[in-house]
Amino acid sequence: MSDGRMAQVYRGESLLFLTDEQLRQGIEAMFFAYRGFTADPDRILGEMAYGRAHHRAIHFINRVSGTTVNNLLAILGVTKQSLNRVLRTLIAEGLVESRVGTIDKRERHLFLTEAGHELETRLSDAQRARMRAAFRDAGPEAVAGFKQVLEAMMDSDMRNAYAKMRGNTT
Amino acid sequence: MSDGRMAQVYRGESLLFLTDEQLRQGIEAMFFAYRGFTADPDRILGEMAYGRAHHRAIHFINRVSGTTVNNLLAILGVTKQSLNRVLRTLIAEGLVESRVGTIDKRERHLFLTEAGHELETRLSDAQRARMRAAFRDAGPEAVAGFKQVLEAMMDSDMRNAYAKMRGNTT
DNA sequence: TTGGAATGTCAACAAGGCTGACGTAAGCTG
DNA sequence: CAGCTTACGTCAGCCTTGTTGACATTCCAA
Repeated sequence: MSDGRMAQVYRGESLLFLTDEQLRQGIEAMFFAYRGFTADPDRILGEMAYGRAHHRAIHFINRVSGTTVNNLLAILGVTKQSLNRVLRTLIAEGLVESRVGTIDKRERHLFLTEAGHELETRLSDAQRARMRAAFRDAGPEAVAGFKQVLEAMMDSDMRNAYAKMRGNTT
Repeated sequence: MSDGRMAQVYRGESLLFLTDEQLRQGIEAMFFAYRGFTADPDRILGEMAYGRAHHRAIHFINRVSGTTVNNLLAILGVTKQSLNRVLRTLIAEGLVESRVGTIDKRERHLFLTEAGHELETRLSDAQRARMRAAFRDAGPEAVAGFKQVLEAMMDSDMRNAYAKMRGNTT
């Protein structure tokens, strides 16, 4: 696997981007950029008793309003115990509402309350501001490439979840 | 900050990528892609008693061989206590060597041992394989855009660290 | 020589992952 | 109806990885 180190370089300019050196740059760019990506919401959350896990839950409850716990579990890719701890505090503090399902009463459907929406807005405004600046600086073509590469980096199940997210505005 | 929601959309096609909807997609793509990004090394590390923090330390000790602890601290962006715990186990298990500085004896310079290099190779091979597949699928122009957006998303200090990383092959 | 920088270590703590086990309510199926 | 399965919650315990605070050591530099 560590082969092909230099092999591709000489096949032409068009394959320069597959050099191990280029790949390493991509890896490190991902590492540093992800820190920037989470920095602003983290700062806001740090002021309260919440963490990144709460942000993720709030984000996707907002995105897929009325989602069941099981569905949220699948999106977030954590265990129900882990999610439950976060959900419990969010419900207790009145940011999330859990309604028993009408068709299937075993299910709980999750919604943001008014307070929940407020926090969600604060968090995504901060995160979007940085993303917007980055998008603006890089330009539309770069943004298209950005999304293409990210999508290609996902597992098939993540890609499914992401695809679902893309269509759904409910 | 939550303004401008729809404002830009109507200014023309060229600003479509700055829609809140587009930004949200970018945010979610980042979230899912980062999971994919770390999935393969995490799987390898899970077999051993190591975690993602060990991977990061090993990666950058390999990249900036002979780095001081302080410098590594700045790159990783964690506290010295947090890093120290990780370094201690890596040194104890013979993956990293810590040499007292010759010029400034207060400094410790960090190097990978033979065993350290082996693990580093296993980990980056796995991570590079996915990155390579993503790069190949997306093509060179997308890759250029990918890097542009990521770089624009960093803080200035991260960007400095990343820039240093880009030049240095030592 | 003294202050400060670089490093390390101990202790305590919290967030947020994980597994395993168990309970309850509700739906489904033979 | 009886019994299995599903959805959800919860308790207990463990791990990694981050944090602060306090303190010791070593050594450079003014």
